[in-house]
Amino acid sequence: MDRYDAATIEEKWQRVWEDERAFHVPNLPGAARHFYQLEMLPYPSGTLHMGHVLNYTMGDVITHFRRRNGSTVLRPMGWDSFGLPAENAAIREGGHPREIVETNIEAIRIQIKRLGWAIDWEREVGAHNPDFYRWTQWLFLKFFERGLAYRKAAPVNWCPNDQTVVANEYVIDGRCERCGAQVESRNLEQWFFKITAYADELLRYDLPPGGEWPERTMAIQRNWIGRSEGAEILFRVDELDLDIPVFTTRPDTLYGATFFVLAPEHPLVERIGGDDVLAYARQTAAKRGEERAAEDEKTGVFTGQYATNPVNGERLPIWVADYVLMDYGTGAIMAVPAHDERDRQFAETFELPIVEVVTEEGELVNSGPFDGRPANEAKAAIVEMLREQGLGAAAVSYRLRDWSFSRQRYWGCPIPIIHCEGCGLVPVPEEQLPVVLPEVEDYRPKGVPPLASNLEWLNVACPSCGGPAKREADTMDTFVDSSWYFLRYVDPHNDDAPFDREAVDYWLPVDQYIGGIDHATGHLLYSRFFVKVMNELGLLGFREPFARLFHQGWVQMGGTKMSKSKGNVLGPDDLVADHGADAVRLYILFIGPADQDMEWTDTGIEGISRFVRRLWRVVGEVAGAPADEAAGPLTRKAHATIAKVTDDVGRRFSFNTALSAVMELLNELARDPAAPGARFAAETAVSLIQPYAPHVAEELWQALGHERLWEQPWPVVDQAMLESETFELVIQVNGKVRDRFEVSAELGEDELVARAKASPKVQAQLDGKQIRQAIVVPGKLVNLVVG
RNA sequence: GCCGGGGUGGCGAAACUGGUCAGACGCAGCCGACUUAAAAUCGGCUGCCCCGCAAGGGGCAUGAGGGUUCGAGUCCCUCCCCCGGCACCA
Repeated sequence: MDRYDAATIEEKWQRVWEDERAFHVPNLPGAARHFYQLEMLPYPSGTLHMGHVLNYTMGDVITHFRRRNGSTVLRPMGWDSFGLPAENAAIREGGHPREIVETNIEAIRIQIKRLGWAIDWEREVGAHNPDFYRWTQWLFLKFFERGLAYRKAAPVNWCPNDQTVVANEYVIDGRCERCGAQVESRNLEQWFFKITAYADELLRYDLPPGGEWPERTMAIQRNWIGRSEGAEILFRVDELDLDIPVFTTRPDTLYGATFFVLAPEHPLVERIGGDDVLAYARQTAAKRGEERAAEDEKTGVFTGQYATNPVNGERLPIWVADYVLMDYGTGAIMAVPAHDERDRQFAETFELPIVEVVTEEGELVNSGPFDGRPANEAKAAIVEMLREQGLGAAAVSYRLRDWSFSRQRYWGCPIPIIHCEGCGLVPVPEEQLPVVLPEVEDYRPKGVPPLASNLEWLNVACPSCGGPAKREADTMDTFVDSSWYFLRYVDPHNDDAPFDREAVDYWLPVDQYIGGIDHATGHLLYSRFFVKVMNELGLLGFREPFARLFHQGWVQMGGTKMSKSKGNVLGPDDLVADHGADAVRLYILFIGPADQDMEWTDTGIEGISRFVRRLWRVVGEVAGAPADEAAGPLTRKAHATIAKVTDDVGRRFSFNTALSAVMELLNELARDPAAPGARFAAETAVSLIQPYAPHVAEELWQALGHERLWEQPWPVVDQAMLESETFELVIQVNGKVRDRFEVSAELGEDELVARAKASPKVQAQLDGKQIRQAIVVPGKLVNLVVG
């Protein structure tokens, strides 16, 4: 055979697959078994790096594996092309975001095709295309009708660099996830999705049979949602004829409340406090949350007013203090310094009384009729007592906030709303969709929405009264686009609806989703929320978008995560040119377990290149020899490898060990390429490596006299070949291996023990001692217990 | 502090339900073959310590310490360290 030439082989087969539309599937194929394989779509803000290569190669292996195991596989690709990453890239490079994005898409498409991934290109979608965002707008209107998209003034995160609001989910350690600038808190009127209404729903995972999410992802979402059970209790301020509600998780400590605290932002501060209190509250409220938390000493002022403890009538002084937050619970607390660390600190600073009400044994004291009762039991009893008096009730509080999704930026999906002075917020009529993103003179961020600068676009007649009105000029967060893109893939050219329900119910939930864990509290939560709402709208028949989820690890270089700022971002282009796409694909999956961070090394890929050339040479040699049908040890090894690879790829997602197994098979074949069973071993190695290295596999398959490996059924294990007539019996004495030898698989337990005892090495160990017990593990070992 | 995930050779890692002297496969390293030479390729060695000229033999090793078991990297308890999420959240 000729020398191995990756570029020629790879180009040849890529052309065949493209000409044949090899990986295209119909919307409703009517196949008995089908599989939706999806990886998170890329932002076209640059080109692909090795993290993408890992992600999509993994998806590719699963795609080929499932196809060859008899499933019709949907495996699409698209572009998360709206939003800040693309827009910022455009600002950096100069030019219109659309041009930059489309140039990048073209470059990425070339990279993808060069890597030979099995994608149905007829389903390509891009968030910035009007025929996609028309339906993003349509979905927004459905949410709006249901009150699930609404406007309110609220403290939101403002990124001073990107000049826009940023969602809580994408503020990391107080910084904008996109640009790293410290975000500010601003009270602005913004659009929100009412994701909090689904907090409990989102804590449940209604996965279909076989569905599974990583524990750590569910834990992150759980922490983010932050559900706590407790009670809401009313505290009366007689002098002002007020009842102030308080949320607590510890109603059992109610008798230990010695003071009462309002958050500085609490609306009642104005009514309760004097000028000095108001001044303190204003000053404190102006500080950012983190700044406030970072201060060691708690600060506060007494208002001069008292609230009544509903269980014992005690008058509790009302304070305003920085450690109570307005945006959790009710913004007011009962302070129990004996049983709350923060309240204790505050009480010590301001010399307020501390009353213990729960003993170390967990029994109530100083608690009137509840003395002596276990705390967890008293919790319910006290809430019940308050409920009867109309002074409290069981309540649940969440950490999750509504999703703010309006952005004061250009490059996003326009929000199809018209502001009319008379009619208020008027939806753009469905038949007028899409509201096309208008051209503007200058799209750079200035803190006011750039769309507002195009007056011709902005000023419209109100669809309701016909009077003068203005369009909404904010655009949508790009995470709105990615909350439903996986549904559009199923029916991407539909002009009458976002998708056909039958097609969506056929393919979804996505069988296998692959992407970074960094989206655990963002995209992955938003998508679940969207699907639940769409289910209630009757648009689809399931409650969870993704049945199985897998997070790839980070590809690192020099011990650190690749990032643009560190200048260690490695792309596939040079590597593909030097080693071929197959070698790059093989190596990225061979470095280590795919869900673990991995260190890229140049010597590593050279090792894999050696393996590919060795495969080429050895299989070529076998292909050149006359075919033999004889079976031998190689046949047995080949079947063992089929079993191992099938399990590793299909069940365990252990791509590195599956590849090791094929290497072992090749090593054994290389030792004697003329041995009985060599041809079967060669065919098996090629067939099993095909999902990883489809080009060289296809070429070798042809050399072996066959055709169209990508359509061939996955190899089947002959169980009989795995069973052996003999096995190596291990003999242990007190758990330590002392001897081993081949024995017949037919032998009974007594006979195995007898052979063990007869071993001279065992005899030497016995040294006259008694054999007290013999443990036999059939087919494996005998352990003699002596003493 | 609470919640989750981890800790195995020089390196990336195997060992899947407790059972084959723990370390497959690969990288790096060392020795050798082929070659005028190099590359490529092929063969061998490669956890640590001790005894032995050698063949071989013995002991110790999976973050630390206990425990369960005939047998523990794997199960249980305590602790240490690393990574991630939440955090004045009442």
